[in-house]
Amino acid sequence: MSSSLLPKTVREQLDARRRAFLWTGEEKCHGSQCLLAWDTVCQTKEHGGLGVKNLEDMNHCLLLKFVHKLHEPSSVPWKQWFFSYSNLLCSTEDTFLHRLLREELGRYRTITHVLVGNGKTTSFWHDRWMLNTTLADTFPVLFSHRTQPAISVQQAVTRPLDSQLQPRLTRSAAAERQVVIDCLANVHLTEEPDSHMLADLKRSPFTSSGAYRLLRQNGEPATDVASLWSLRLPTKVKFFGWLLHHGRLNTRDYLCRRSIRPPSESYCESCAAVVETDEHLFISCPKVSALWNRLETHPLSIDLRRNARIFDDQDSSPRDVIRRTHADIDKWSCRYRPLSAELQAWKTWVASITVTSHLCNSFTF
DNA sequence: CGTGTCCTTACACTTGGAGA
DNA sequence: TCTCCAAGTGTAAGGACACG
Repeated sequence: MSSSLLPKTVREQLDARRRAFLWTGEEKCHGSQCLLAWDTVCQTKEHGGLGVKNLEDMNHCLLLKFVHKLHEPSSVPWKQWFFSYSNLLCSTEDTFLHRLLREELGRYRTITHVLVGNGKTTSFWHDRWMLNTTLADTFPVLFSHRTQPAISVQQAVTRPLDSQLQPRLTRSAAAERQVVIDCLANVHLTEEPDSHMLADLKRSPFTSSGAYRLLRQNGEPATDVASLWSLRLPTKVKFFGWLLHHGRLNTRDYLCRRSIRPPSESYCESCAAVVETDEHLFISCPKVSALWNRLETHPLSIDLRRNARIFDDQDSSPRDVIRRTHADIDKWSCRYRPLSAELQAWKTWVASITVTSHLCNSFTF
């Protein structure tokens, strides 16, 4: 993946294997077994996904390292060979490196910002160097009047701007030209090479992982689900919460909406004529909320008991739920040793409730 | 209904043979 | 050695379909 772009069919076959492993643990899985679309799974955790790497984007980011190395000041032999008969900003040769550069340069420019030194490796029109956008995007009318397809900042600054434009400009192009000339008056080149940094807030050095992060940043982060992953809970519980956030737990309401169960079976086991939604199952159902308030146990235990009731026809008393929670605390205490004191206190409290609470005898799940 | 799989079709590219 | 052509191969897109 760091040397060539994988064919789409290969990527799809790899994704099919990864998808099947996630949802079934098998080599193949059916669409109906996938609770959430793979695109959503591949979103970052900040954007509501699982943070599984998108192979195509990762492939591009690894290849972008080649493009970045071409922009770096070093004299490795393959770069000397490349520059011996080619221009970084305008290559027409048909070798692997040239094709790679042509295909990836646009993507590279969208995620980098240039700290201009001598201006030699910075595209005047297409790199982001003076503003947060490219000059081609900011001054589209003037850009349409350029005479050379690709010039560096060094070429643009050391020569009159008019020599790189068509002789007759429209009124709006002339206005844009004046703004650009005013901006260029403040540009001073140095002897230092240009620095191509990632276009994030920190202007951090280019890395494949940083490039991937920028490429996958689509829209506003979903702060509610993102905070789920920072909780100190077993991954299994966080995964459960993630499914709950996306409304993909197999509640009766959800199964009914997908026509897996008839509408007559969409009601709560305990509450007559109330549809069993996520919200009802974990919050508003009187029996669940009573247990939830008294016990402060986690919804996964409740859901496991409920599934056992519905799918395996096994009844569970609140005492069973509490016992289950008690056992979970033991499992978690190994994983979270720094919190062992707090977990031990919780375990003691849960045990006391098992003995004393009248709640345990008041109903069954 | 939402999801992934499978099949078909069209297109581009590669390979190998024939002939000039 | 070069050009042309046919067959084979790979790729991508779209739609029908299966499944729970």
